[in-house]
Amino acid sequence: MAETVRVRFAPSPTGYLHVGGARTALFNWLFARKHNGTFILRIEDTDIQRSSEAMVQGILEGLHWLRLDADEGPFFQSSFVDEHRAAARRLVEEGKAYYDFTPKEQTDDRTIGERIVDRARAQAGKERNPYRDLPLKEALDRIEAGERAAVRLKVPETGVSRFDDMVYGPQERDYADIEDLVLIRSDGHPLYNLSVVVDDIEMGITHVIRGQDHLTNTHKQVLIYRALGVEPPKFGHLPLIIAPGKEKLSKRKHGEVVSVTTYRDRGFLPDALVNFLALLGWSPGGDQEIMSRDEMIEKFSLDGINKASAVFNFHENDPQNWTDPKALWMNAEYMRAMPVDELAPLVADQLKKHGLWRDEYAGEQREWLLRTVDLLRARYRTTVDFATLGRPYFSNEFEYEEAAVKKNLKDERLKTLLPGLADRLAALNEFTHDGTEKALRAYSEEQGVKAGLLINAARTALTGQAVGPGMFDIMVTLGRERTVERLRRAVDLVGK
RNA sequence: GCCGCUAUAGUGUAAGUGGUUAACACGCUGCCCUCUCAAGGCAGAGAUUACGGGUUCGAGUCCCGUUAGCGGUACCA
Repeated sequence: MAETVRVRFAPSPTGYLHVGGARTALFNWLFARKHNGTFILRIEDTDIQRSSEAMVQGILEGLHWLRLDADEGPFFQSSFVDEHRAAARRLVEEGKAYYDFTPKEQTDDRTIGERIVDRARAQAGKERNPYRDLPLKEALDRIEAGERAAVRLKVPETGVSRFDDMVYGPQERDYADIEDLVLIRSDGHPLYNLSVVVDDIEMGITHVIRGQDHLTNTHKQVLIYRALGVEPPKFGHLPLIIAPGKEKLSKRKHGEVVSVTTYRDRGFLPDALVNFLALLGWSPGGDQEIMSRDEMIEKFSLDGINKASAVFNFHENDPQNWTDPKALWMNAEYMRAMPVDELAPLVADQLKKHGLWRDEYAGEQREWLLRTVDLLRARYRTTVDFATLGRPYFSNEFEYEEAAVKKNLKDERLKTLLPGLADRLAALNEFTHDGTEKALRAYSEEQGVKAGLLINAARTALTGQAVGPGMFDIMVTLGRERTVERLRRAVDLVGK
């Protein structure tokens, strides 16, 4: 029997859950489901200053909303620091790591990036660290005497590091290009590369699937595995998600639009977002793009992962396409395809949020709600649209769009036509789609005007808009009373 | 600076081991439907497969170079 697959998603709570993280989580989740494995969540909270409880909650909520809950965890890396230190101590004792007594570099006003470059330049062609070969006894004495030291890994001076990435293929890196990395800070704080490796070993992780930003550093981690006498897991790196123009995604600049909670709050369906994210960097091969979770699991394979980074094509200054148009399209597609009685509760949430909810919608008017949602959904893209664009259907207080009024209520004859139509409808026996249509067409013929004039005028009179469902569907949806009332009320707007 | 990764229409992706006019989806344009807008149906525009060399009878697919973007290079994660 093959070894059980164990994968993990290991975000650091220094920010909310963003689309990149969500996609990494998704691919891990899919891989676990595909191989009947276990999906583990580990919060990498070792950077205490930058981590926060609120961020942890945010990540948990985001994952839960996407229905990517972990099988095990959440575990917190900070609770394993003793293990991390113990591993480092062992490496020192075995001569695979050493104490570095070089005083910690002082921070200055340069940016981190500048400091890295300057340091790298200065370091070029230099010998390895002078403390590398300090006898252990001597080092221990100095520690004993109260001197502070960081622990560094001894990286071979010559040769090459290799590993086979499940996505990017064979990877090589000269040991000469890898400096002796710090495992434990001089204040005793374990650093990222050590912590992940120790935790992944501890948790029995078999496949590490993460962002490509870790690709070159993986060589360092492989070194740590080997030093610890453990065979490294398989690695698979995912292409990064970048901003339009192949710009890098910046938390500060693109914060809102890459945050998962934004999609929740703006009326996305979790399944639609997941489906969209799955296709960002992965393809099952065929032409099918809309996939259920089960289909996704069935088709998922690391072989189908693309190597080039994917542009997340949002448009910051275009309210119509505030996020990737394909994501919006996909969400609309999901809204149309799903059973109405599953969509309705989500619409209900939005109505409540916008103060448009009425308890009858859950009771005697439940059928009405379902029909109305069904009527509107073909032209909306998010559930929020029901409460904004759909407001006239749920409330008597709504705006008349200026352009719509200009276009459809311009004709002065409407001043008499609208009340006339209202009278006819008020007197109608059966206030049905066909009944209202017949009445309207008969009335327009009598008055010698085109039916279109009345129909379009009525649409704007009834909804304040120039676009929307078929006119007689709107009338039936609003009901006789509201229809008649709004038709009469609209007289004031004619010619405005 | 050094190291690495990547490069197919505006965007996301297809195109088994190199083999006819580079495919699909979104977006865009037009038409049909029609009381409007969507949805749906149909049609179309849009790619000398980043650029330059090479290997080959033949390259988007292999090799080299250039360029660009991104990543890493930290006592961050």
